[in-house]
Amino acid sequence: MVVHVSREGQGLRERKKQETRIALSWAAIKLAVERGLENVRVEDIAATANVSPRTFNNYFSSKGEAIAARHLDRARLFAQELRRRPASEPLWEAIKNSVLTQLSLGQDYGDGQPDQQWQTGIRLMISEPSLQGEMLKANAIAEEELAAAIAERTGTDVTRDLYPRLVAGATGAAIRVAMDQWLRADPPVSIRPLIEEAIGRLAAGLPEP
Amino acid sequence: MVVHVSREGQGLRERKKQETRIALSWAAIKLAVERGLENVRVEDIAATANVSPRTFNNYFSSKGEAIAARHLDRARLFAQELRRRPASEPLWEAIKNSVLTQLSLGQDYGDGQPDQQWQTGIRLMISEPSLQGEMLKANAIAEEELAAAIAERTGTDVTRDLYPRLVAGATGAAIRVAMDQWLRADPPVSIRPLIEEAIGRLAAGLPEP
DNA sequence: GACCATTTCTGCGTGTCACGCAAAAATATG
DNA sequence: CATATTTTTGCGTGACACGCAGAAATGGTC
Repeated sequence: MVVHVSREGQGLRERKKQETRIALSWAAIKLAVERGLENVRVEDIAATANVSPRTFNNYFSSKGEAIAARHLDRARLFAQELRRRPASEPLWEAIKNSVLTQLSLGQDYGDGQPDQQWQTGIRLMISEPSLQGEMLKANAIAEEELAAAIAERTGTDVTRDLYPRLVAGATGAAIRVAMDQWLRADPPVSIRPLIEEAIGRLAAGLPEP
Repeated sequence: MVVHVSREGQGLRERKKQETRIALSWAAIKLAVERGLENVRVEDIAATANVSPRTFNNYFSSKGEAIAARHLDRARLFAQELRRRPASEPLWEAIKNSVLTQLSLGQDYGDGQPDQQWQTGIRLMISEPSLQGEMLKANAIAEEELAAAIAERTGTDVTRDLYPRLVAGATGAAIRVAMDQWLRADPPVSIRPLIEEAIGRLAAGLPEP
């Protein structure tokens, strides 16, 4: 039916690829949350995404990578968001706002509660040892992009100056610490104040309390 | 022959365990560096360490974990070293000195050049994707211990205050950034000034250059 | 020095997995 | 509609993680 529409992202081919990628990732998360990671075979994930088992490995080289993929996408958005902030904003202000914005965007993702599903996913990645590495790897990738964005913003050179990667690394650490605290809070708390505090302290130069 | 010597670590049993653990780890690194990771089977590693293949998995649950084990041990020393520093020393000073001290200790490890072998090992872990996750995992574990040490030193609470984990996370990031720069320096440079600069910037509150 | 409890090592079997390869299907281009 | 490119699929192979249970080694005791 379509003839030459194409350009709305990169053509139908690219779009379908992204769709299956996301479908596989969601399927992996869903099944892992339902049954527990060890009771999910690659075969099941592929079936849930209506794809052959072999195709799964064309997209991900392990179950863990598939599950972490959504987390990676989320983290990537953060760097993208930073590039969009006005240059007038002070760096740490921009960083903080980027994180918070990206958190809001994540709200209306799937079908279930806002970030209930997300929290469950994160918990899964933290509890299962085989997923921890994948999550850390995703964080590292996102941190690289973040460093590039920071370098661009501050007019520094990622390959020569330590500064952009230091800020990116510290920011990543701050986000991880805030999330960690958020996850272990027994009377559950909102994550935003935690993020604000963590990044605020960094911006203030980590003064001893 | 021995009767009741025992206490010099934790008894002969514990010592032999550590020995095989280290032997397995070294064997894994050595073989991986020589042949490339993909050409090393668990069987080979076990054979090199004079142990049955099944025993390998009693110590490590993957090739990658075995290789990262040395890195983990090294990183653990850092937190231990921090506990030893005099309480009079300012925190960042103590952190910097701990890293530098631990770097010096690492000098006289194996048989080859001082840290030539170490550098090779790190390169291996960074280049092989399947090892990156393991190294990050090791870093994360070391960071936890570091956070505990910092909390102890500053009289803060790891479970309630964000501070100790923020400092630990930022420090970990600084070390990673410094190492990264060290590895990619084409006319090779010494790592110490890089570490000093990275941690120095953190201590100064990450001022924009 | 012999004896028992505990811990560690080992061999075997099993289910899972990652990946190379080549044919088939889908999509793009002209 | 025809052809080129990319993606999906099926099949086969080698490697691996791990449970289980017996053998071996070690530590402490009489």
